[in-house]
Amino acid sequence: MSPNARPRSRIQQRNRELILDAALEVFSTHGFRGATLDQIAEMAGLSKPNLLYYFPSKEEVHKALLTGLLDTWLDPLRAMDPAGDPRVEIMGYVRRKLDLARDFPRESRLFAVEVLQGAPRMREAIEGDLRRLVEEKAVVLSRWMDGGRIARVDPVHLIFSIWALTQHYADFDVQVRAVLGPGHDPFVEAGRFLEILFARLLDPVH
Amino acid sequence: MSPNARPRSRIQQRNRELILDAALEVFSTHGFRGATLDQIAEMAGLSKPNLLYYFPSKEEVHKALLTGLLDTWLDPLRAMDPAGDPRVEIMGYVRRKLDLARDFPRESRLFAVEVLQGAPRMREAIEGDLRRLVEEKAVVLSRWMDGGRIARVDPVHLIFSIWALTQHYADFDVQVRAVLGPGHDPFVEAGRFLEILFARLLDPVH
DNA sequence: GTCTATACTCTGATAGAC
DNA sequence: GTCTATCAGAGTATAGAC
Repeated sequence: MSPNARPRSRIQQRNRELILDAALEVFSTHGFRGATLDQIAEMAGLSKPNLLYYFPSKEEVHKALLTGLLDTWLDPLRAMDPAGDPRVEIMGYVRRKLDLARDFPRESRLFAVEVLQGAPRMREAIEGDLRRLVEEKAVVLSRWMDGGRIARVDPVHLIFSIWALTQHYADFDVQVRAVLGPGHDPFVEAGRFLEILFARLLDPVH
Repeated sequence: MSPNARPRSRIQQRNRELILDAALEVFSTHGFRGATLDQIAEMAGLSKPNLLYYFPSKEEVHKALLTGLLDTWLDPLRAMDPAGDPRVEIMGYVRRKLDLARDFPRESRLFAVEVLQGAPRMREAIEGDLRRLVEEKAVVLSRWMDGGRIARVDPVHLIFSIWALTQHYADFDVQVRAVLGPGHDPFVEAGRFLEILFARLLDPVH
Protein backbone atom coordinates (compact mmCIF):
# COMPACT_ATOMS: atom_id res chain seq x y z
CA MET A 1 0.00 0.00 0.00
CA SER A 2 1.31 3.44 -0.88
CA PRO A 3 2.15 5.55 2.14
CA ASN A 4 0.15 8.40 0.64
CA ALA A 5 -3.09 6.44 0.63
CA ARG A 6 -5.26 6.12 3.68
CA PRO A 7 -5.57 4.28 5.93
CA ARG A 8 -2.00 4.33 7.21
CA SER A 9 -0.52 2.08 9.82
CA ARG A 10 0.41 3.55 13.15
CA ILE A 11 4.10 3.45 12.25
CA GLN A 12 3.49 5.17 8.92
CA GLN A 13 1.45 7.85 10.60
CA ARG A 14 4.20 8.35 13.14
CA ASN A 15 6.98 8.54 10.57
CA ARG A 16 5.09 11.00 8.43
CA GLU A 17 4.69 13.20 11.46
CA LEU A 18 8.37 12.90 12.36
CA ILE A 19 9.31 13.91 8.83
CA LEU A 20 6.93 16.84 8.63
CA ASP A 21 8.03 18.08 12.02
CA ALA A 22 11.69 17.93 11.04
CA ALA A 23 10.94 19.47 7.65
CA LEU A 24 9.08 22.34 9.30
CA GLU A 25 12.14 23.06 11.38
CA VAL A 26 14.54 22.99 8.44
CA PHE A 27 12.42 24.69 5.76
CA SER A 28 11.40 27.46 8.17
CA THR A 29 14.99 28.37 8.94
CA HIS A 30 16.70 27.79 5.60
CA GLY A 31 13.97 28.28 3.01
CA PHE A 32 13.21 25.76 0.30
CA ARG A 33 16.52 25.79 -1.52
CA GLY A 34 18.62 26.08 1.60
CA ALA A 35 16.98 23.04 3.20
CA THR A 36 18.51 19.62 2.57
CA LEU A 37 16.93 16.19 2.76
CA ASP A 38 19.98 14.97 4.65
CA GLN A 39 19.27 17.43 7.42
CA ILE A 40 15.56 16.65 7.51
CA ALA A 41 16.18 12.91 7.52
CA GLU A 42 18.73 13.13 10.30
CA MET A 43 16.47 15.32 12.42
CA ALA A 44 13.60 12.89 11.87
CA GLY A 45 15.84 9.97 12.83
CA LEU A 46 15.40 8.27 9.47
CA SER A 47 17.65 7.47 6.55
CA LYS A 48 17.34 9.62 3.45
CA PRO A 49 15.99 6.80 1.27
CA ASN A 50 13.46 6.02 3.94
CA LEU A 51 12.32 9.62 3.97
CA LEU A 52 11.91 9.41 0.23
CA TYR A 53 9.79 6.33 0.70
CA TYR A 54 7.23 8.49 2.50
CA PHE A 55 7.44 11.50 0.22
CA PRO A 56 8.43 11.14 -3.44
CA SER A 57 10.47 14.36 -3.51
CA LYS A 58 11.67 17.38 -1.58
CA GLU A 59 9.02 19.43 -3.34
CA GLU A 60 6.27 17.16 -2.03
CA VAL A 61 7.44 17.44 1.56
CA HIS A 62 7.35 21.21 1.25
CA LYS A 63 3.95 21.15 -0.40
CA ALA A 64 2.56 18.98 2.38
CA LEU A 65 3.68 21.62 4.88
CA LEU A 66 2.19 24.56 3.01
CA THR A 67 -1.13 22.82 2.45
CA GLY A 68 -3.34 23.91 5.25
CA LEU A 69 -0.85 26.46 6.57
CA LEU A 70 -2.69 29.41 5.04
CA ASP A 71 -5.98 28.15 6.45
CA THR A 72 -4.52 27.90 9.92
CA TRP A 73 -3.09 31.33 9.47
CA LEU A 74 -6.38 32.88 8.41
CA ASP A 75 -8.67 31.13 10.90
CA PRO A 76 -8.31 33.86 13.53
CA LEU A 77 -9.41 36.49 11.01
CA ARG A 78 -12.25 34.28 9.80
CA ALA A 79 -13.48 34.07 13.37
CA MET A 80 -14.01 37.83 13.58
CA ASP A 81 -17.78 38.09 13.98
CA PRO A 82 -19.63 40.90 12.13
CA ALA A 83 -22.43 40.62 14.68
CA GLY A 84 -20.15 41.00 17.69
CA ASP A 85 -18.88 44.05 19.52
CA PRO A 86 -16.28 45.73 17.28
CA ARG A 87 -13.59 46.30 19.82
CA VAL A 88 -14.03 42.89 21.42
CA GLU A 89 -13.88 41.24 18.01
CA ILE A 90 -10.78 43.12 16.87
CA MET A 91 -8.94 42.63 20.14
CA GLY A 92 -9.93 38.99 20.05
CA TYR A 93 -8.39 38.73 16.62
CA VAL A 94 -5.16 40.37 17.78
CA ARG A 95 -5.07 38.04 20.76
CA ARG A 96 -5.58 34.90 18.67
CA LYS A 97 -2.98 35.98 16.13
CA LEU A 98 -0.45 36.69 18.87
CA ASP A 99 -1.16 33.32 20.49
CA LEU A 100 -0.59 31.68 17.13
CA ALA A 101 2.75 33.46 16.77
CA ARG A 102 3.73 32.35 20.27
CA ASP A 103 2.63 28.73 19.93
CA PHE A 104 3.60 28.10 16.32
CA PRO A 105 6.68 30.20 15.59
CA ARG A 106 8.02 27.71 13.05
CA GLU A 107 4.82 27.84 11.04
CA SER A 108 5.00 31.62 11.23
CA ARG A 109 8.55 31.65 9.94
CA LEU A 110 7.75 29.15 7.20
CA PHE A 111 5.04 31.48 5.97
CA ALA A 112 7.32 34.51 6.30
CA VAL A 113 10.17 32.87 4.39
CA GLU A 114 7.80 31.83 1.64
CA VAL A 115 6.34 35.33 1.20
CA LEU A 116 9.75 36.94 1.52
CA GLN A 117 10.97 34.82 -1.37
CA GLY A 118 8.12 36.07 -3.50
CA ALA A 119 5.65 33.34 -2.52
CA PRO A 120 6.56 31.07 -5.48
CA ARG A 121 4.52 28.23 -3.99
CA MET A 122 1.69 30.24 -2.44
CA ARG A 123 0.93 33.03 -4.88
CA GLU A 124 -2.36 31.57 -5.95
CA ALA A 125 -3.61 31.14 -2.42
CA ILE A 126 -2.54 34.65 -1.49
CA GLU A 127 -4.16 36.24 -4.51
CA GLY A 128 -7.26 34.10 -4.02
CA ASP A 129 -8.41 33.01 -0.56
CA LEU A 130 -6.33 35.52 1.36
CA ARG A 131 -7.34 38.49 -0.70
CA ARG A 132 -11.03 37.57 -0.69
CA LEU A 133 -11.10 37.13 3.08
CA VAL A 134 -9.38 40.46 3.68
CA GLU A 135 -11.82 42.23 1.37
CA GLU A 136 -14.74 40.65 3.16
CA LYS A 137 -13.48 41.62 6.59
CA ALA A 138 -12.54 45.11 5.41
CA VAL A 139 -16.20 45.63 4.59
CA VAL A 140 -17.13 44.57 8.11
CA LEU A 141 -14.60 46.97 9.60
CA SER A 142 -15.83 49.79 7.35
CA ARG A 143 -19.38 49.25 8.50
CA TRP A 144 -18.27 49.48 12.12
CA MET A 145 -16.50 52.73 11.31
CA ASP A 146 -19.53 54.10 9.47
CA GLY A 147 -21.59 53.37 12.56
CA GLY A 148 -19.11 55.29 14.68
CA ARG A 149 -18.40 52.24 16.81
CA ILE A 150 -14.66 52.42 16.14
CA ALA A 151 -12.52 55.27 14.85
CA ARG A 152 -12.08 55.63 11.11
CA VAL A 153 -8.87 54.28 9.62
CA ASP A 154 -7.96 52.38 6.45
CA PRO A 155 -9.41 48.92 7.19
CA VAL A 156 -7.01 46.95 5.00
CA HIS A 157 -3.97 48.63 6.50
CA LEU A 158 -5.49 48.01 9.92
CA ILE A 159 -5.39 44.30 9.11
CA PHE A 160 -1.83 44.65 7.79
CA SER A 161 -0.83 46.29 11.06
CA ILE A 162 -2.23 43.38 13.06
CA TRP A 163 -0.29 40.94 10.90
CA ALA A 164 2.91 42.96 11.09
CA LEU A 165 2.83 43.51 14.83
CA THR A 166 1.99 39.95 15.80
CA GLN A 167 4.27 38.21 13.27
CA HIS A 168 7.14 40.38 14.35
CA TYR A 169 7.32 38.64 17.71
CA ALA A 170 7.55 35.22 16.10
CA ASP A 171 9.71 36.00 13.08
CA PHE A 172 12.17 38.36 14.78
CA ASP A 173 12.16 36.43 18.04
CA VAL A 174 15.96 36.34 18.18
CA GLN A 175 16.20 40.10 17.82
CA VAL A 176 13.37 40.79 20.27
CA ARG A 177 14.94 38.63 22.95
CA ALA A 178 18.42 40.03 22.33
CA VAL A 179 17.15 43.57 22.83
CA LEU A 180 14.91 42.84 25.81
CA GLY A 181 17.52 40.73 27.55
CA PRO A 182 16.74 37.99 30.06
CA GLY A 183 13.85 38.21 32.50
CA HIS A 184 11.32 39.32 29.92
CA ASP A 185 8.43 37.42 28.37
CA PRO A 186 8.13 39.01 24.92
CA PHE A 187 4.64 37.68 24.28
CA VAL A 188 3.17 38.77 27.59
CA GLU A 189 4.58 42.25 27.12
CA ALA A 190 3.46 42.31 23.50
CA GLY A 191 -0.06 41.38 24.56
CA ARG A 192 -0.21 44.33 26.93
CA PHE A 193 1.34 46.71 24.43
CA LEU A 194 -0.92 45.73 21.54
CA GLU A 195 -4.01 46.00 23.74
CA ILE A 196 -3.12 49.64 24.42
CA LEU A 197 -2.09 50.36 20.85
CA PHE A 198 -5.30 49.14 19.24
CA ALA A 199 -7.51 50.56 21.97
CA ARG A 200 -6.10 54.02 21.30
CA LEU A 201 -6.07 53.64 17.54
CA LEU A 202 -9.71 52.59 17.42
CA ASP A 203 -11.10 54.77 20.20
CA PRO A 204 -14.29 56.19 18.60
CA VAL A 205 -13.49 59.59 20.10
CA HIS A 206 -11.28 60.24 17.07
CA MET B 1 47.57 43.96 -6.21
CA SER B 2 44.87 42.20 -4.25
CA PRO B 3 41.39 43.30 -5.15
CA ASN B 4 40.62 43.76 -1.47
CA ALA B 5 43.28 46.40 -1.02
CA ARG B 6 42.70 50.02 -1.89
CA PRO B 7 43.12 51.81 -4.19
CA ARG B 8 41.18 49.78 -6.77
CA SER B 9 41.07 50.38 -10.45
CA ARG B 10 37.88 51.64 -12.00
CA ILE B 11 37.15 48.21 -13.44
CA GLN B 12 37.72 46.50 -10.13
CA GLN B 13 35.49 48.94 -8.37
CA ARG B 14 32.82 48.39 -10.97
CA ASN B 15 33.02 44.59 -10.79
CA ARG B 16 32.88 44.55 -7.03
CA GLU B 17 29.73 46.62 -7.23
CA LEU B 18 28.20 44.35 -9.86
CA ILE B 19 28.91 41.33 -7.68
CA LEU B 20 27.55 42.87 -4.49
CA ASP B 21 24.44 44.05 -6.27
CA ALA B 22 23.78 40.61 -7.72
CA ALA B 23 24.61 38.96 -4.41
CA LEU B 24 22.17 41.23 -2.59
CA GLU B 25 19.43 40.12 -4.95
CA VAL B 26 20.18 36.42 -4.56
CA PHE B 27 21.00 36.26 -0.83
CA SER B 28 17.95 38.36 0.04
CA THR B 29 15.56 36.02 -1.72
CA HIS B 30 17.14 32.62 -1.04
CA GLY B 31 19.06 33.07 2.18
CA PHE B 32 22.70 32.14 2.59
CA ARG B 33 22.47 28.43 1.92
CA GLY B 34 19.88 28.76 -0.81
CA ALA B 35 22.00 31.24 -2.76
CA THR B 36 24.47 29.90 -5.33
CA LEU B 37 27.59 31.47 -6.75
CA ASP B 38 26.46 30.37 -10.20
CA GLN B 39 23.38 32.51 -9.90
CA ILE B 40 25.25 35.48 -8.50
CA ALA B 41 27.96 35.26 -11.16
CA GLU B 42 25.45 35.01 -13.97
CA MET B 43 23.45 37.96 -12.66
CA ALA B 44 26.64 39.98 -12.36
CA GLY B 45 27.66 39.03 -15.89
CA LEU B 46 30.89 37.40 -14.75
CA SER B 47 32.25 33.89 -14.73
CA LYS B 48 32.27 32.04 -11.44
CA PRO B 49 36.07 31.91 -11.16
CA ASN B 50 36.17 35.60 -11.89
CA LEU B 51 33.72 36.26 -9.11
CA LEU B 52 35.97 34.23 -6.82
CA TYR B 53 38.88 36.40 -7.87
CA TYR B 54 37.15 39.37 -6.26
CA PHE B 55 35.90 37.55 -3.19
CA PRO B 56 37.69 34.51 -1.80
CA SER B 57 34.51 32.68 -0.85
CA LYS B 58 30.73 32.73 -0.74
CA GLU B 59 30.98 33.51 2.95
CA GLU B 60 33.05 36.62 2.23
CA VAL B 61 30.57 37.96 -0.29
CA HIS B 62 27.83 37.58 2.26
CA LYS B 63 29.92 39.17 4.98
CA ALA B 64 30.67 42.15 2.75
CA LEU B 65 26.93 42.67 2.35
CA LEU B 66 26.14 42.44 6.05
CA THR B 67 28.95 44.78 7.02
CA GLY B 68 27.44 48.17 7.22
CA LEU B 69 23.90 46.90 6.76
CA LEU B 70 23.09 47.18 10.44
CA ASP B 71 24.50 50.69 10.54
CA THR B 72 22.36 51.77 7.61
CA TRP B 73 19.42 50.15 9.29
CA LEU B 74 19.95 51.92 12.60
CA ASP B 75 20.84 55.36 11.24
CA PRO B 76 17.21 56.57 11.24
CA LEU B 77 16.90 55.67 14.93
CA ARG B 78 20.25 57.24 15.72
CA ALA B 79 18.99 60.45 14.17
CA MET B 80 16.16 60.75 16.69
CA ASP B 81 17.11 63.91 18.58
CA PRO B 82 16.56 63.97 22.38
CA ALA B 83 16.43 67.77 22.20
CA GLY B 84 13.76 67.87 19.51
CA ASP B 85 9.99 67.84 19.72
CA PRO B 86 8.95 64.31 20.74
CA ARG B 87 6.20 63.78 18.20
CA VAL B 88 8.17 65.37 15.37
CA GLU B 89 11.17 63.21 16.22
CA ILE B 90 9.19 59.97 16.44
CA MET B 91 7.21 60.64 13.30
CA GLY B 92 10.44 61.58 11.57
CA TYR B 93 11.88 58.24 12.58
CA VAL B 94 8.84 56.37 11.28
CA ARG B 95 9.06 58.33 8.04
CA ARG B 96 12.77 57.61 7.53
CA LYS B 97 12.31 53.93 8.32
CA LEU B 98 9.44 53.65 5.87
CA ASP B 99 11.46 55.43 3.18
CA LEU B 100 14.28 53.00 3.79
CA ALA B 101 11.89 50.06 3.38
CA ARG B 102 10.58 51.58 0.15
CA ASP B 103 13.95 52.46 -1.36
CA PHE B 104 15.97 49.48 -0.16
CA PRO B 105 13.63 46.50 -0.04
CA ARG B 106 16.40 44.03 -0.84
CA GLU B 107 18.48 45.23 2.09
CA SER B 108 15.40 44.96 4.24
CA ARG B 109 14.78 41.39 3.15
CA LEU B 110 18.43 40.46 3.58
CA PHE B 111 18.23 41.64 7.17
CA ALA B 112 14.90 39.87 7.70
CA VAL B 113 16.16 36.57 6.29
CA GLU B 114 19.26 36.75 8.45
CA VAL B 115 17.29 37.37 11.66
CA LEU B 116 14.65 34.82 10.71
CA GLN B 117 17.37 32.21 10.40
CA GLY B 118 18.54 32.98 13.91
CA ALA B 119 21.01 35.70 12.93
CA PRO B 120 23.98 33.28 12.74
CA ARG B 121 26.14 35.99 11.15
CA MET B 122 24.78 39.02 13.01
CA ARG B 123 24.18 37.86 16.55
CA GLU B 124 27.05 39.84 17.98
CA ALA B 125 25.98 43.08 16.32
CA ILE B 126 22.38 42.61 17.43
CA GLU B 127 23.31 41.86 21.02
CA GLY B 128 25.83 44.71 20.98
CA ASP B 129 25.28 47.84 18.91
CA LEU B 130 21.59 47.28 18.28
CA ARG B 131 20.73 46.55 21.89
CA ARG B 132 22.75 49.48 23.21
CA LEU B 133 21.15 51.94 20.81
CA VAL B 134 17.64 50.76 21.65
CA GLU B 135 18.35 51.08 25.37
CA GLU B 136 19.69 54.57 24.86
CA LYS B 137 16.69 55.70 22.83
CA ALA B 138 14.27 53.98 25.21
CA VAL B 139 15.60 56.28 27.93
CA VAL B 140 14.92 59.28 25.71
CA LEU B 141 11.37 58.08 25.05
CA SER B 142 10.80 57.44 28.75
CA ARG B 143 11.90 60.95 29.60
CA TRP B 144 9.44 62.35 27.08
CA MET B 145 6.70 60.25 28.67
CA ASP B 146 7.68 61.35 32.17
CA GLY B 147 7.37 64.95 31.03
CA GLY B 148 3.88 64.23 29.69
CA ARG B 149 4.89 65.23 26.18
CA ILE B 150 3.76 61.90 24.74
CA ALA B 151 1.46 59.24 26.17
CA ARG B 152 2.99 56.52 28.32
CA VAL B 153 3.65 53.19 26.66
CA ASP B 154 6.46 50.62 26.81
CA PRO B 155 9.28 52.43 24.97
CA VAL B 156 11.08 49.32 23.74
CA HIS B 157 7.91 47.80 22.33
CA LEU B 158 7.15 51.17 20.78
CA ILE B 159 10.41 50.83 18.86
CA PHE B 160 9.55 47.23 17.98
CA SER B 161 6.22 48.40 16.61
CA ILE B 162 7.93 50.91 14.35
CA TRP B 163 10.25 48.22 13.05
CA ALA B 164 7.43 45.73 12.55
CA LEU B 165 5.08 48.12 10.78
CA THR B 166 7.64 49.62 8.41
CA GLN B 167 9.49 46.39 7.61
CA HIS B 168 6.23 44.67 6.83
CA TYR B 169 5.76 46.77 3.73
CA ALA B 170 9.17 45.80 2.37
CA ASP B 171 9.35 42.17 3.46
CA PHE B 172 5.77 41.19 2.69
CA ASP B 173 5.56 43.37 -0.39
CA VAL B 174 4.20 40.53 -2.51
CA GLN B 175 1.39 39.87 -0.07
CA VAL B 176 0.60 43.54 0.44
CA ARG B 177 0.31 44.16 -3.30
CA ALA B 178 -1.69 40.99 -3.86
CA VAL B 179 -4.24 42.05 -1.26
CA LEU B 180 -4.43 45.71 -2.28
CA GLY B 181 -4.66 44.93 -5.95
CA PRO B 182 -3.55 47.29 -8.73
CA GLY B 183 -3.95 51.05 -8.49
CA HIS B 184 -2.55 51.32 -4.98
CA ASP B 185 0.75 52.70 -3.77
CA PRO B 186 1.42 50.64 -0.64
CA PHE B 187 4.03 53.03 0.73
CA VAL B 188 1.98 56.19 0.26
CA GLU B 189 -0.97 54.57 2.00
CA ALA B 190 1.28 53.15 4.70
CA GLY B 191 2.69 56.62 5.34
CA ARG B 192 -0.78 58.03 5.91
CA PHE B 193 -1.86 55.09 8.05
CA LEU B 194 1.20 55.09 10.27
CA GLU B 195 0.96 58.84 10.78
CA ILE B 196 -2.53 58.34 12.22
CA LEU B 197 -1.59 55.26 14.19
CA PHE B 198 1.34 56.81 16.02
CA ALA B 199 -0.41 60.15 16.49
CA ARG B 200 -3.24 58.41 18.32
CA LEU B 201 -0.98 56.04 20.24
CA LEU B 202 1.19 58.85 21.54
CA ASP B 203 -1.45 61.53 22.05
CA PRO B 204 -0.59 62.91 25.52
CA VAL B 205 -4.29 63.02 26.37
CA HIS B 206 -4.01 59.35 27.38
C1' DG C 1 42.30 40.04 -14.76
C1' DT C 2 39.77 36.72 -17.00
C1' DC C 3 39.07 32.32 -18.87
C1' DT C 4 38.89 26.92 -19.37
C1' DA C 5 39.39 22.90 -17.08
C1' DT C 6 38.90 20.40 -13.22
C1' DA C 7 39.03 18.62 -8.29
C1' DC C 8 36.16 17.49 -4.81
C1' DT C 9 32.03 17.67 -1.97
C1' DC C 10 27.16 17.81 -1.34
C1' DT C 11 22.46 16.87 -2.77
C1' DG C 12 18.32 14.78 -4.67
C1' DA C 13 16.91 10.61 -6.11
C1' DT C 14 17.06 5.40 -7.47
C1' DA C 15 18.29 0.30 -7.31
C1' DG C 16 18.19 -3.61 -5.06
C1' DA C 17 19.29 -6.64 -0.91
C1' DC C 18 17.04 -7.99 3.24
C1' DG D 1 9.56 -0.81 5.27
C1' DT D 2 14.21 0.00 5.92
C1' DC D 3 18.86 -0.30 4.76
C1' DT D 4 23.50 0.04 1.91
C1' DA D 5 25.29 1.35 -2.25
C1' DT D 6 25.32 4.28 -5.83
C1' DC D 7 24.29 7.64 -9.62
C1' DA D 8 23.92 12.05 -11.92
C1' DG D 9 24.00 16.70 -11.34
C1' DA D 10 24.92 20.88 -8.91
C1' DG D 11 27.82 23.32 -5.77
C1' DT D 12 32.19 25.64 -3.93
C1' DA D 13 36.65 26.33 -4.86
C1' DT D 14 41.41 25.88 -7.16
C1' DA D 15 45.05 25.36 -10.92
C1' DG D 16 47.01 27.12 -14.57
C1' DA D 17 46.93 29.00 -19.47
C1' DC D 18 46.65 33.38 -21.70
